[in-house]
Amino acid sequence: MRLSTRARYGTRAMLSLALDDGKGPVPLRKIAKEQGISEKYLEHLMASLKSASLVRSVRGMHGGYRLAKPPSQISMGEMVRVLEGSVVPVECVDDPGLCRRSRFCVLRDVWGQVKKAMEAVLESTTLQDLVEGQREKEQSEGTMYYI
Amino acid sequence: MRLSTRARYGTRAMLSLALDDGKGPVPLRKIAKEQGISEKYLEHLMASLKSASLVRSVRGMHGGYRLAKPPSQISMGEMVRVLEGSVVPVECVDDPGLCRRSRFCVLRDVWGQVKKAMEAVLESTTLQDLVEGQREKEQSEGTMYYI
DNA sequence: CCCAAAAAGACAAAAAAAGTCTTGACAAAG
DNA sequence: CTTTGTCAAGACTTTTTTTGTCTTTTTGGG
Repeated sequence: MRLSTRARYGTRAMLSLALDDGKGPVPLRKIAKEQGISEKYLEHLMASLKSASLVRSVRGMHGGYRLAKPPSQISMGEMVRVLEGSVVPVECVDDPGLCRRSRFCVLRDVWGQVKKAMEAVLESTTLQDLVEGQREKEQSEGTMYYI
Repeated sequence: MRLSTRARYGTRAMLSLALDDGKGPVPLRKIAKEQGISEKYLEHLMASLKSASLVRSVRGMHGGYRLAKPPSQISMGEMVRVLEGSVVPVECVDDPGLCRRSRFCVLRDVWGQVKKAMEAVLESTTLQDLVEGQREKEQSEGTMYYI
C-alpha cells in the first residue's frame, strides 16, 4: 500500500511549480536540485504531467515548466492519478469484469470504500491548499529554534 | 497505490477460513484451489498470518489452518498490516526522521490524512462483518461462485 | 506396532515484474 | 552556440511471485 517515488517526487515537483506560479517557467534542473531528484528521472515524470495537461513546457533559454492551470484547480487526486495510475487499491473495484466473483465479493466492497476514503482526502486538497500550508509553515519555522 | 497480491490473496484466504470457522481445520490445498493461488505462495502468506497469531495450524492428516480468534476480533486493518506491512502511503508519515524536511512538509500532512482515512475504513471492518455481508449476498443472489 | 499418506514447515532460489535511474542523440528557442 | 526540453533505449535494482526439495507431524489402516 505504498506510493512509488513517482507520486512522491511528482507531487513535490508540482508543489515547487505552484510555489513559483506566475514567475515564469521553472527549469527542470532547478526543481531537481531543490527536491534532490535525478534530472533524468524527473524528466519522465514531467513528461507524464505534461501529456496530462497539468503542466506546460517552454523550450530554449529561460525555458522550463509551469502549471497549466491555477493551483486552485489542480487537486492531489488528479496528480496522483496521472503519476501512479488510478488510486484504486485493487483493479476489480474499477473494473468488475476482471473477476467473475465481483458481484458477490464482499472484499471488493471494502476496497471500494477504501478507495472512496482516499479519494475524499485527495480530491479535496488542491495545490493552492498546499501552497498556503507551506507558507504558513515557513513562517513559523522562522520563529523556531533549529534543532 | 495498489495492494500487492499478498493482501488480496491473504484476505481472501482469511475470509475462507472465517466462512468455515468452527468446522475444523481447512487444508491449505483447499483454499489455494478455491482461490486459484499457488499452494506454495499461499503457504508463505499463511506463515506470516500464523506468526502474527491470526491463524493457527494443525499438522498431519486432517490438518490445516483455522482462525486463532473469533472473526469479530480480526479487523481488515490487522490483516493488511500483517500481509503488506503498514498501511502508510509514504514512509515518512510513520517515521519523520527519514527526511529532515518532515516537520515542515505539507505533503507529509496530506499523506498522513490519507493514511488515517484508509485506516478508519479498515479498522472498522472485521472478518465477522465480511462473513455477514457474504451470507447476505449469497442469500439475495441465491448462488455463490467459487472458482 | 508399523507403515503409508496427508498435511504443515523450512530453506533456498529461480523467475517475473516493477520500479528507478542513466546515457546519449536530437530539437527548439533565444 | 548555448540553454533548455524531448525521446528512445536500456541497465540496474528491488520487490513480488512462483517453484523445488526436503523434513516433521499426525493419523488411519493393516
